[in-house]
Amino acid sequence: MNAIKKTKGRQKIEMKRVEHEAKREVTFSKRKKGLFNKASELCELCGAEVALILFSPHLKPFTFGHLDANEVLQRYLTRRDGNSPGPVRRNVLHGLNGVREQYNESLKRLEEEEKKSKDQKSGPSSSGGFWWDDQQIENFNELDELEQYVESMEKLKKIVQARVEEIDLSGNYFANEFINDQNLLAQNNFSLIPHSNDFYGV
Amino acid sequence: MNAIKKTKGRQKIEMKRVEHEAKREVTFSKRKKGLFNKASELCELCGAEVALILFSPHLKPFTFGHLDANEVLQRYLTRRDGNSPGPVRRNVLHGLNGVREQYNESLKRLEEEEKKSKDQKSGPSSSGGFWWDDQQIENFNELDELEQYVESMEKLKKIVQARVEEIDLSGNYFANEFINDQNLLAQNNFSLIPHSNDFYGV
DNA sequence: ACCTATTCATAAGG
DNA sequence: TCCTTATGAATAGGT
Repeated sequence: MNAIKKTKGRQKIEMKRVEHEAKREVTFSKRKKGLFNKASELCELCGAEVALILFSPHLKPFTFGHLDANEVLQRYLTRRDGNSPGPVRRNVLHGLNGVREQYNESLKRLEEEEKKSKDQKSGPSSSGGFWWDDQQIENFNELDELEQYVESMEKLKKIVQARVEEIDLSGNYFANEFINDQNLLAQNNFSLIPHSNDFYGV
Repeated sequence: MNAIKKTKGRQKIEMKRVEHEAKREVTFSKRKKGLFNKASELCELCGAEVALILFSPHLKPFTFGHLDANEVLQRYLTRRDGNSPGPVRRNVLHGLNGVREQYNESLKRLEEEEKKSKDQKSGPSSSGGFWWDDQQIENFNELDELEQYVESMEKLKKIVQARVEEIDLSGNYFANEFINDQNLLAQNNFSLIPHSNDFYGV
């Protein structure tokens, strides 16, 4: 029988910075994929929620997020026992809607830019409750790092607001005050236009 | 030879919510550990940076963070070419210091509470550039969810500020404006007292 | 991007 | 939660 091995298989590596540039890039993308996958599995198996920002060695931000604001809104509207939301809750809704609109608008912009540069490969496909939107990150070289960074913060903020509302639903009486802060925060600090597209979500 | 197998080894599982409660808890903590480990390896191997918030099924927040504000300050002070920071940078420093003090204060408070309830097991130990502080999360049942949540946001904010300053160092001219926003944000929105201790960092 | 051999993560059970 | 074991899954190196 033939004992020739086609590859050496996975090799043990030292846990220190990979010095060779190209190798490091490869490792980064492989492990980024693995990390995001682990995160999504944790969500799915345990009902956990994850917010994750990852900055590549070249400062490119990637985010993984659980719970789209839309879905939280849905929950909010269905779980309430028929009464209209109180004033504070109304504010929360308003705040969330603003973020949502802003997000949709930027998504639209994004799609236009994508069409200009490449043909759509797979679009945001929803399967099993997840939606993925991880293609052609390289197209955004004309956007500067900071803009991408701000954008990832915008997404994280959205996740965070969703989370706050979730806690509010659980009846915690401190929540209202905090939500007001969150609204202020959303209105004053995330007005820059989001742009890039590396976002995973449930 | 004895062919009796002591265990069935790892079994393939379906990727859906684990219904049995205790089992789900076990899966969560195992996989949380795995996820954090993957995140730290990615940092170490590729020089990437990660900010991660994880909410357990019971809404308990866990965070993983890269770059302690202190370290960023260090970098800031050493990388500058001898000149004193400009006015904006001074503001940034001030903002960071505020957060830092707040964090230290809460850490001290935390330690006191820990002493009251349990004997210190391992404390924050620094090995290989990482510090871990993941023990006895269960002690915080008297703190309500929201407070813990706010605290995780506080930590994330710290990471974010560090990131902003990093970008500032790279000479991006948009950075200053954004940093002002960040300061406003830090001053107005994260005044609640952080408390819990499940924080990983580099 | 794909392939394979190997290391690593982890499900089940105690 | 911690330990063990056997197996599933992630991935380093090569193409």
